[in-house]
Amino acid sequence: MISVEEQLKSMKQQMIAKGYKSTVQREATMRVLLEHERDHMSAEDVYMRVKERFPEIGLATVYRTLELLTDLHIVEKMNFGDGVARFDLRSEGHMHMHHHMICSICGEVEEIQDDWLTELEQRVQREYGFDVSDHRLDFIGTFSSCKHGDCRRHCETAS
Amino acid sequence: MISVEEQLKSMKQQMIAKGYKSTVQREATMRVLLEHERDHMSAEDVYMRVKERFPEIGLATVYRTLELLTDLHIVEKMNFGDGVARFDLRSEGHMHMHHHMICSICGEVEEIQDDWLTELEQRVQREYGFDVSDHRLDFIGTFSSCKHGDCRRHCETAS
DNA sequence: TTCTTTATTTAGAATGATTATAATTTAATA
DNA sequence: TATTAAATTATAATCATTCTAAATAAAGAA
Repeated sequence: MISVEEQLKSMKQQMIAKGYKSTVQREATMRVLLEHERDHMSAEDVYMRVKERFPEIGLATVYRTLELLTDLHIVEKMNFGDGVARFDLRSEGHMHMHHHMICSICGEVEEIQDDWLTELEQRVQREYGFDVSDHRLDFIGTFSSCKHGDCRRHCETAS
Repeated sequence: MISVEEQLKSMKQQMIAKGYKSTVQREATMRVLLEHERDHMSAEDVYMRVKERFPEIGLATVYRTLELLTDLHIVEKMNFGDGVARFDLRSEGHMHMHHHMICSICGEVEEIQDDWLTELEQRVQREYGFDVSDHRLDFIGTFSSCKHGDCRRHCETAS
């Protein structure tokens, strides 16, 4: 487990290495991402959290930073069909190696921290000559707890 | 293979059965969808095609019709992360049984007309108590033809 | 067929997410 | 420290989508 400071340092190095500058706004944004590793935050969510510590930051800057971090493959940009892009840090090693379960009842997004697709990716390569660099696998359905009214675990944020 | 007229009739019946009305605008929209079964059209695309034959139709109507057809499970609403929702008819029987290959070079979306996920869906059920009703599987990568400069097959619409 | 009710359509305004712009500020480096 | 290019800010613009109010049309009743 690498400390927040070390991860931050590594991210900054990646930026500098590619010719981008390290700024306080970018650092503040990265800090928020590090503290919410698997929260699937929207740009607006990130913006509000960064603003708590750095109130003068602009929304556009957060958008630009998230875009940059996405280009650098430091964050992963996702969208679950609700019209908002969501962002998460890619933990080292597991670039895109996880899937999502999206609950139709409460909207909760839970992760499957695993990569179940290596075999299928080979099949795509074999059968279609398509060279896979990334994938997205989302399951839509319901948690049994939600279906049985006992939604506490997954539905705390339901509207 | 069912004829366009028969499919149209069946869709109208489904509408009526659920208490919705059958209108010329809805029919025109469904016709366009039937003629572009696997084109992954955006609402705007559909609108422009419908407008050719029914110039007085409004964009909002097309949106509303697509939403209605999605609710009725007649069309499938997808999004590939480019900020536009895309729509296709669900062919009978194959509700959600296909996957996508999205080319990073030309942006072309090609389908895998198969369902490779039944086994994984069982696993999600078993390991997470999550009851899957639908899924989405997209592979991002490159077609070998595109990679070798010979992009004719997949890249005709590239920008 | 005509009437009545209610859903639907239209046109345009409104919204919400995201991106672009122009002026100002800041980081990196000479 | 001075220079230069990149980044930030604030705001306007854009794009996809949804809402609104008034007008119209479909389905069923009389």
